[in-house]
Amino acid sequence: MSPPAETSPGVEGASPGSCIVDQFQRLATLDEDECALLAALEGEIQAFEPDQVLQAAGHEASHFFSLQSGWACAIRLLPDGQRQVLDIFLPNQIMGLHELGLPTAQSDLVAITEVQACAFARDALEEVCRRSPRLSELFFLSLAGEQATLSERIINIGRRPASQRLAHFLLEMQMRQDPSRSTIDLPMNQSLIGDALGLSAVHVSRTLGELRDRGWIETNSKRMTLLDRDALIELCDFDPGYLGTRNRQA
Amino acid sequence: MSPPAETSPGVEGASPGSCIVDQFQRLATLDEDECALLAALEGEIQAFEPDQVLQAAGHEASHFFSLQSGWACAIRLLPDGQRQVLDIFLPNQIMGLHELGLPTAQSDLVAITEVQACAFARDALEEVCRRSPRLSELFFLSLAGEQATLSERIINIGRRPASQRLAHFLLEMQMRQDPSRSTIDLPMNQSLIGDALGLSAVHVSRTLGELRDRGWIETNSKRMTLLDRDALIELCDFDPGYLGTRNRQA
DNA sequence: CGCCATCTTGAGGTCTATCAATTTCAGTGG
DNA sequence: CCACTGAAATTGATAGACCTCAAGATGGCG
Repeated sequence: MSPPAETSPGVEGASPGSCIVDQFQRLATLDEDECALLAALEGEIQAFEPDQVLQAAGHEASHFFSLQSGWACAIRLLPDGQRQVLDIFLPNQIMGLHELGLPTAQSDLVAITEVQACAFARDALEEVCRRSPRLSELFFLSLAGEQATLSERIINIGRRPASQRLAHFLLEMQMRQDPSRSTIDLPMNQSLIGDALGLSAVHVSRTLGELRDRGWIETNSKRMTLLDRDALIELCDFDPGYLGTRNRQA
Repeated sequence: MSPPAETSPGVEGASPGSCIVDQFQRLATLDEDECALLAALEGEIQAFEPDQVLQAAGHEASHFFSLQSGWACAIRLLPDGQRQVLDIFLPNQIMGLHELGLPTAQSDLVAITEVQACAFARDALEEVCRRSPRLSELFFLSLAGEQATLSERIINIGRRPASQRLAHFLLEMQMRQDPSRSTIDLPMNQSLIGDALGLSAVHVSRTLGELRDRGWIETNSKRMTLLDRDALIELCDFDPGYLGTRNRQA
């Protein structure tokens, strides 16, 4: 998507800038040693097609990933065929940390769009903890940030009607992409959005239509424009505080 | 509740055994230095009444807690008066880790029963990371375990009808207390259970009545017996894999 | 014994799911 | 450039789950 970021000029010839370093630079400033340590543990960039599974549920979670480009999600399939999207990952985020503590992964990591990602062996985390207390704290904070998103999703699904759920979801996606732009990428079909919000695809369509009729949003195929952000914020009582450092800073 | 655990005999005269040490001993075996480091950072035991707030939303989360006895929960109040319980904490668990990464806490930590808890300053985490890579990894795993519970709750609320939600909730509580006993403590009124599962108190009453009529559970005031555990498991397709090390081992 | 919180039960209404038919749209090949 | 195609989105009708309001029963506790 974006041209190679110029964060770590010439750290290694192999990779065009380590994406996990980018991610962590948003949380705090890293010194050279820390950048090098992270970059060394990072595997090669792998490419995935839409719907391709990066890591399947049911096995031990042997890796976690840093997402270089594209969107991905953690998703859980229920025996009756229903699905629930647990979390959505945008470029420059770390995925799969939450499964490391369990003997077997509970959810699938699936590419939504075409994806480029770097795999880290589970042991890399241990290695980092041993070599850099600071980085281990940043991993901790990254996980805590993901957890805040999950908590907010619980509130959304548990206590808000469909229109508020959608408004909240769209606002979160805007904040996590670029708070200053009203048009956002949204490479998810309505079925997947429904699986993220605990709604049926049909009801997502109806509710988006309602927001569109009120003139608050405009929908394109893989893109969406928030025409009246204030109205959406008031509708669902949106408070971006939970996003912490997960959004691109304001 | 339980008599003083005899895990670390005579580590300190002051406290009758550090509860955070107990918690971590379940994840891994700690050596003397690690026990001492943890115990040193632990504050004095504080007592709280039911409904008392240990840490309020809106301020910076300056502390996290280890729960020595009693039940507590993380809860979020919505402007329209609705509530959502995000997580429930049982004795020997760590609470509030998830708020440490955010500038302001998003949820209240509230005592459900009478509670004894030890506070840790936020800096204690940093201190631990610096002094013991092993402990910092255990903190990480503790947070990951909490996150797995949250993920399962999202599935529960997002994709399961009320009877399955309740069955799943009761089975989780049983596993987290003592998988070998069919009678469990449940010091929550139906209103609070509803707030944890995204249901109204009235509907909780009806659905519990339904499970009772089928002969699958028996309800007392602050206690509940799972008469037909297999039926409940089949009803909600319960898989305890997500609990990891959070339950008292089988 | 009486009080208050909690639980139960009934009736009616709202929200959301499901099923099914139709339309839109991007992509493909003629 | 246009017809074809399959996925996605829209729309209507119906059914079911759950909520709300409200009244009554239960039960612990002073």
